Amino acid sequence: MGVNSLQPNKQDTLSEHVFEQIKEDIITGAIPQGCKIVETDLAKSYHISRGPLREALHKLESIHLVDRRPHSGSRVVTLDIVMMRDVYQMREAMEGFATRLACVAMSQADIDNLYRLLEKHESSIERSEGQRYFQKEGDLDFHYYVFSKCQNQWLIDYLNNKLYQVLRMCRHRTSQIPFRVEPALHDHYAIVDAINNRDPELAEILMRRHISGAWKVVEKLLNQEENKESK
Amino acid sequence: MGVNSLQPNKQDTLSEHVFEQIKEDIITGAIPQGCKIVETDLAKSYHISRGPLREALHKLESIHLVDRRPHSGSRVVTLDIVMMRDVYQMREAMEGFATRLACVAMSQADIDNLYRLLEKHESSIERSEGQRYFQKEGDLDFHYYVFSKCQNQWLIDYLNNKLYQVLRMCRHRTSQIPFRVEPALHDHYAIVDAINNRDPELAEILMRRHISGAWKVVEKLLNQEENKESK
DNA sequence: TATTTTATTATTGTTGACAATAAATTCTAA
DNA sequence: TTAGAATTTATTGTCAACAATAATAAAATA
Repeated sequence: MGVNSLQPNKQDTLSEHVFEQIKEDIITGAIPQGCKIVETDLAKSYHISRGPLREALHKLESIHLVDRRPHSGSRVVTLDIVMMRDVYQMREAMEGFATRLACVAMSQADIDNLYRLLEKHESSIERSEGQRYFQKEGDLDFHYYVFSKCQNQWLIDYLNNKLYQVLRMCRHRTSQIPFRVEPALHDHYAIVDAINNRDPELAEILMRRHISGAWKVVEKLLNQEENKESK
Repeated sequence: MGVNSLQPNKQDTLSEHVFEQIKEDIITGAIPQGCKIVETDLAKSYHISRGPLREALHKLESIHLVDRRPHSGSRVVTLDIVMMRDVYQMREAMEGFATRLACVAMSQADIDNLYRLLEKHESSIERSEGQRYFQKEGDLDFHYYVFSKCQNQWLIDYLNNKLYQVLRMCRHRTSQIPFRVEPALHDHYAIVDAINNRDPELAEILMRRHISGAWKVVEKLLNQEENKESK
């Protein structure tokens, strides 16, 4: 089960398709941050007319990937430290709450699946086969699995389609940070244990700490970067 | 200070303008829930062409006020009990967290303002001048003021532009429920006290309870309605 | 020379026509 | 008469031209 199994990926219409495409290009950095977007040019480069492109841009705006100002134009968003803090805070609040809900809603089979998922991660670490990329994917798999069981469609939608898209972008920006797998795995086990004990409060708190801990690591690096630049 | 002071209300472009207009028409019920939307007709009735209308519809979709399916069309959303539960849960999580953040970020002057706001509400209740409508507006004023101080732009944006719009729609649907002002005011004082004591954890918990309490009242009424219909 | 004003250009906002798809209707066969 | 196929109609998706606005360059004045 891949990490993107939650996205139905309709792409039925041209506008949808190009939206997905531009989204990926922004997240991966193919279109750099802060880049000015000229509708005519972009439409040409994706081989569509401006109509669908504008619709795609509107959707991209709604997930905070581009800024648009009327009559003036749009540019790709710039991930400064404030914005990333905002995102991680949102994630802490929303995913914490989702974990609380999931803890109540999950079936025993779901919980068993979670344990199996973690065991798989564990063994892949031991075999040290997982390079950083796959380790991060594994991390995402865990988080997706948990919040997808919260039974709140709004929450799932927000985490899946907005927060995690920007989060992927953050990870591209901070890919230099070595991803510490073992501590993450330890956190994950603690969270699943709390869920297994049907302790929603604890599950929420542990998820929150797990995320705010991740933020502290990122924040430290960003601050170092900033100092380097300013001196 | 009115309740809508947070919305800049640009409306510079035609699409923006008609978006605001349709939004209000949906929220107030002028366009009924579940109503099928035909782009041609709607464009005619708002005296614009389909281009800007489609952009407005996309924006309305992004705040969950209309559902659209490719090639098939769009309809106004229907507020069933599940959706309203989702919204109140979201609100509980996000506004609780916003209160926690605001508790740290607020200046003493902000807190004083909050107390003054509550006193104003209190005196307007004593003079029993406030009819239900104004009491609810007062309630909104309080909530807006608190979360607007959380210093997280994502959080403010989501609460202000998405959740509270749908919430206004919920209130239209449940306007029959007598709004109990005194208990609400009591809750509000407790929350501000916690903020004044710089106790973020408590402030968050109290805000959460305040909101989940409101939901329980609404839920009860909705269930009664449902039973009435089914028998 | 610096600065404001005016003209030019580039870019976005809007429109109506056309193409592609889905919904509704009619027709045909059992 | 009814179920399914074929046809028509209605509606959405897409495009390219036009209008309005903002950004830029040129000209004129102090």
